[in-house]
Amino acid sequence: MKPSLVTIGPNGHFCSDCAVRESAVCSSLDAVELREFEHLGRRVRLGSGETVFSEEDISTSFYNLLEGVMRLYKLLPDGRRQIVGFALPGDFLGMNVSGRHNFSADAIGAVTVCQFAKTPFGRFIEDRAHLLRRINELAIRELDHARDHMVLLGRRSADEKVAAFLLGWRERSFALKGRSDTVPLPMSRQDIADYLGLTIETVSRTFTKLERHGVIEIIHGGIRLLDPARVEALAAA
Amino acid sequence: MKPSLVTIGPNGHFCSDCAVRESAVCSSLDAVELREFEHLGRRVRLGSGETVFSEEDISTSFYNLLEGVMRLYKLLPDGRRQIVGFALPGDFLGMNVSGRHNFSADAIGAVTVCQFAKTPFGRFIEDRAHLLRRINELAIRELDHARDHMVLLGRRSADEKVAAFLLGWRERSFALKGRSDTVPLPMSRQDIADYLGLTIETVSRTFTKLERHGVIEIIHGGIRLLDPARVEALAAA
DNA sequence: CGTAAAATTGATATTTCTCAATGAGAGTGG
DNA sequence: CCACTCTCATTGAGAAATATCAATTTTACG
Repeated sequence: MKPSLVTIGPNGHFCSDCAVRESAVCSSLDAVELREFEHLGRRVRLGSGETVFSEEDISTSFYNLLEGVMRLYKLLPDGRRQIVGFALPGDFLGMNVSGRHNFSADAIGAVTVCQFAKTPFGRFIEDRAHLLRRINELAIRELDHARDHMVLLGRRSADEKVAAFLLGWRERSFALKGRSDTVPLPMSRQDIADYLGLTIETVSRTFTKLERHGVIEIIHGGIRLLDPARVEALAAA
Repeated sequence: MKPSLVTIGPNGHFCSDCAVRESAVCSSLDAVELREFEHLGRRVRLGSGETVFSEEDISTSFYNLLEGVMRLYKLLPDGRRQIVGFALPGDFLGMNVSGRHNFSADAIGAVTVCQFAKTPFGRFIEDRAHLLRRINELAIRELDHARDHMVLLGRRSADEKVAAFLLGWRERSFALKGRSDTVPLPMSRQDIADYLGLTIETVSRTFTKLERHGVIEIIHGGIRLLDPARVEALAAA
């Protein structure tokens, strides 16, 4: 069949083929809605390190992450950085109340996002309470995560932070690549440090220490959990 | 006029008289809706230190804080505590995705809440998208705040934390008691410490230091900002 | 008043950071 | 294919910030 004969989405993509169809905000839409929704989004590819949006920018779009990993962060005036989260496929970005983004987001490695202009998206959502509920659910899930992370930042030691991070990241990776004791770490040590409220040196030393104790093995592009139970004990729940 | 002659709400209260009518989740309701809504909530008073709900409890209600201050916190198994926020009148509590509360909440001083059973509240919301939007807005606002707090916890020094806390709390107090350089602090030093990821001793020492430098004055039940500009400079934006 | 809880202060310990050097891996051009 | 360079990661030594432990002092409350 010639491609030209097929009805195609505005960017040559079908939502129905989308990798995150079932997990993203779109999971609340039925087949009919999806066909209309399809026309609202456009796929955008970004290279490693590219910025999708910056804190304080006027926010004109929502984004659905389709592929890759993004870091979400805030900067202090003197350059100190706090990574407030990593986004994975299925995550929905761009919600805010002020009309401005409250954090910056950039690509870690190659990334594909589905971009929606705010106005048409807002119109689409208007009379679709189930979609609004879905968005609300995602926001509340984020909020949960944010609170967990506050506990980590405010009350855990460096060892606990690193252990909890490895377990948490492994958990999230499961959803993408399936259960495994090998944890891929696409982000840099500096990113990890800025996520955990530590310095890069402390993260590095903690990894080395865990490896010396036979708890993990540092491999190219990630780590392997040799003794997951020990890591869990270290994370202090 | 005899009280018995007046039509009264289910608990002898009118939403229309409610102190948080304009700021709370209810601000999205019109007069007609409010009369129906009135029957869903019941006012509950709590004494100092009483717990409204605990982390991991099955959540059966939503709460609208009417009067007083609450601390919202999470505990680690060994007892370390992180306060994830303070709730003030108008705040809406109890949203979650898991059906269980993800943090504990207790009263700091006397508190009045408006309690809504989840099921009827959920039914009421069902065909009222504006209320759902309002709830979503509150969740996103919370999320913003949570991210700001992550920056504080992960990347700020003790001095900066304390200064930022005083300014932030002053800002929130404005909404209740009007603009002033006197900042009431209804919570204990321990609460402040657990909110900022510090120890009580560090908080106390930082207050004392600020006072010695003539930046604040420690008064009964709060502090006075003698040099707000200095405090802002210390908070590092 | 007297007692308990909360807050402050001091002395010391510990953790994590900072600064500096070295090492390893990826990409580049000769 | 190999030096070269650049970035990122690791390691070490010492400094700084904050925690811990212990003792008062102050405040709240019956």
